Amino acid sequence: MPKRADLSDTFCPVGRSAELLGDRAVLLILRDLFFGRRRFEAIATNTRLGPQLVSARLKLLEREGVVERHAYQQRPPRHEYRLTAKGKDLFDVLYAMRNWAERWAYDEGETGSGPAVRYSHRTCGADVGTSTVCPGCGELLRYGDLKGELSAALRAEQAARGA
Amino acid sequence: MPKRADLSDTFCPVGRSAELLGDRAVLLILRDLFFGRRRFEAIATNTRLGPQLVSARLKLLEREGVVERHAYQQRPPRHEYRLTAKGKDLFDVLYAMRNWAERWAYDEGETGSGPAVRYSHRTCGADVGTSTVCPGCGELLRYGDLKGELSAALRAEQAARGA
DNA sequence: ATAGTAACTATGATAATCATAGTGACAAGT
DNA sequence: ACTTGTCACTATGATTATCATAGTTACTAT
Repeated sequence: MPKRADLSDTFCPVGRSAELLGDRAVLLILRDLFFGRRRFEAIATNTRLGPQLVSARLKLLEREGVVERHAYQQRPPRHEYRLTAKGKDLFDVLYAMRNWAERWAYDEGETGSGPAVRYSHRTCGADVGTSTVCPGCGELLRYGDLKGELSAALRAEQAARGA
Repeated sequence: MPKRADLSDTFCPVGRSAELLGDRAVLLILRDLFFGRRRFEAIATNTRLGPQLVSARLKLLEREGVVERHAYQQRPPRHEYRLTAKGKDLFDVLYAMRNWAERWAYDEGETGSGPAVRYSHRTCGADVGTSTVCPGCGELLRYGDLKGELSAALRAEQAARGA
């Protein structure tokens, strides 16, 4: 980013969030982390972001307490990135972004018949559509409650990236 | 932005949202629009973004169908910007960002005793805290349901910017 | 010895942002 | 009539982030 205004000291909560989330790379990395991609290369490949951007943003996310580095082997040293509680609590934001896009960002029939990613509620099995609350059981949807099924179009796209 | 990867054709819904929302200026402008600031100068002053950035982003938001320009007088020509239905539907995203920041982005006692912005549910009067669903009546919170009360610290900050 | 994998760092071209100043159209005050 | 003020921008130049590509380090596997 260019020499940008610092928002971390504003008292506006949206401003504070925007300081971290108002960045494409951060959002894409968070998305991948929520989808279970924990390794540097997997994230870099799927997001197409370039290693130095991924590196810089993971450092930032670590500094902000949103992700943690965990070594998963010693020799050679390898580690993975995991969402912390503060990171997992961003679920609502990412899920709201997903819902909005499913409602507004696709042309008619672009992803076949259904949504780009179909989510069902683990506890009751209902298709959640683009709701915040489960249409089947009325429960508020939270991190871990959903099982996603990618559309054929999205699966093909990820495969083409080697992800 | 620098020559950045285009995400508008990805099939991932978070990617599509990130194309628009992964930008600090866009988020700040949307926040101001949700708060009822509709005029160019008011937005530029409050966000401190600089007129060419505000101009560029409002054009983008208009192109994306998120805001509409309305003339509010003819001579001299003056207009204001309003959220469309597609724009208002971003409420969940901004509100989730607000909730996350209220929970994680402030130091102890930084805003006095309460949150940076206290919201209460118009229909039942309950303080909604940082919930998605009203803790008083159990209703899902939507655009227009909330009445916000800025903390003294945030009011002072906005006044200092001349907003 | 060579190839492969994971997690990066380095480099240079390109492009977006910031701060500052300026423009055009008009309204109000002196 | 002239200056000042407001609103909604546009223009300019310096700064800085991003992108693509290549290279590095430290191992493992064949």
